Amino acid sequence: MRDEGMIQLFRRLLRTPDPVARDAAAEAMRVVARPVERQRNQSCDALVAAGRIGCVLAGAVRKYSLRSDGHRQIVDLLMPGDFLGLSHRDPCFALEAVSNGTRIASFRPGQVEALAQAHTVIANLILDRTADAIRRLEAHLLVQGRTTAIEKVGGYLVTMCGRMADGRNGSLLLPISRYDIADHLGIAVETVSRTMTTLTQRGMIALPSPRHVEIRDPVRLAEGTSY
Amino acid sequence: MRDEGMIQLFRRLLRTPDPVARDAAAEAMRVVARPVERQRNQSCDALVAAGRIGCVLAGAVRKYSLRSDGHRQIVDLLMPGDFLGLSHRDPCFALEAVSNGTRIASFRPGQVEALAQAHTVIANLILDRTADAIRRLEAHLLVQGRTTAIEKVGGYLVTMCGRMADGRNGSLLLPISRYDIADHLGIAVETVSRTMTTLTQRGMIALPSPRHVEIRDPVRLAEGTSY
DNA sequence: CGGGCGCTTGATTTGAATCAAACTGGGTGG
DNA sequence: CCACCCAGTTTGATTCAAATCAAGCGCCCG
Repeated sequence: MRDEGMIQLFRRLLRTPDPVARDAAAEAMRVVARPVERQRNQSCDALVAAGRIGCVLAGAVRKYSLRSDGHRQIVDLLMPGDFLGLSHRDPCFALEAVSNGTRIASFRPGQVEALAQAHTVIANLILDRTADAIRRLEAHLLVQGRTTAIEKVGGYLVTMCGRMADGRNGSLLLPISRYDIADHLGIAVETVSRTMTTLTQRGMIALPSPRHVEIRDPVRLAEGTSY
Repeated sequence: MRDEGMIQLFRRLLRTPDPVARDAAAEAMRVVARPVERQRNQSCDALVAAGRIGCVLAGAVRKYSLRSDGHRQIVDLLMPGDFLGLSHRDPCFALEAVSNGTRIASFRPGQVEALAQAHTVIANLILDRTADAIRRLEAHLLVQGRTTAIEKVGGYLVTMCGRMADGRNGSLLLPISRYDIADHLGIAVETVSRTMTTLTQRGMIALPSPRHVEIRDPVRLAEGTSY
């Protein structure tokens, strides 16, 4: 069952006009991938420290750094399909599962390189996913670079909406807490909470429950996020 | 003369224990690379729009986005050795030479891929440079995520110092204006200027001239940038 | 039932944006 | 050659928004 989910994800990620090559590559990845599971707030550092490469299958993983003053700065949020360990030359970031049941397909050191050697589609996959990480970070810089909290949180919600599978219709269940959002945007938790309230009052979003966000006015919400 | 600089840069970027393979790869790159030059504020968009890939040889290139409100957000600063066009699937960013005499080695579409096919070192180079871009963006997020302007500007100067060739001894000539720094950090120009003054008064830096920065106290300066 | 965590709201303070203006140096044209 | 201009930089005064400090609420879990 679980492996089924894995191979379907791999098939979706492998972009090629040739479905036969794609399925063969997906199968090759599945065979060598070791699925691991992490619970809420559990570290994934060991995996990367061992030189392994991982692909998030379910749940989410946060990549962050702790400062001397105790503040936590989240630099990236890895969701299903995102890879971890591709850019880790220096081990300055910590990785942690965001929610229970976070599942990761783990590859031994060198294994991904070997797969890339054997399958052109997989080599392209790696390039795709790193380019995607760059786009994600750039988009986040655009959001974080805004001046007001309204713009930051608004832009963030729109981005999350685009990344979540269930977000297509403008309704999404946030996988992360207010604290995570605050640490990702570099603002205070209270500000995040207040801003969400303001956005609700202005009719730009609706909040059936704290984690359940409905995007009412994506245009005004994304204003300033225009890239 | 100029081509000499190019091949030396390529040799430096190509990391391999085998100097023969390295030099052969560098030569292969030089042969197909078309050197182009851009003047201050001149666009480099056309290059990337044509599907070409570029490698900055001299000067610097800023990657930015213009918002609806007219604000400019710089997301990255490309310096010698950095590539442009590697992550451009969607054309949402503009590229511009920062200074006169900015030189770029330009490769035709598909050419880099062909080189990577022929030389393993070049394939690794591409992976290296994209991973480097990720680290750069993550490091910048860490700086921009700080709360106070002192921490942001301080961290920024330390980062720039590390990236500039002349910065090793703690003295550097900023390639960019206060406006650029402001738009890169998402703060106001006046704040950047004021902060530089404050840092000088506190003895953390010295400013022989507006662009000439001497790092006096890198530890305190980088405080909070600790990753 | 208690405790803790996540979320929200309120009051106060601080720091950065904004508005305004002066200064510098390099470059241009009279 | 000098006057002027302009972009970049700096400083000052004011305003406004977010950090901080403080506290209450709802909820899940032990």
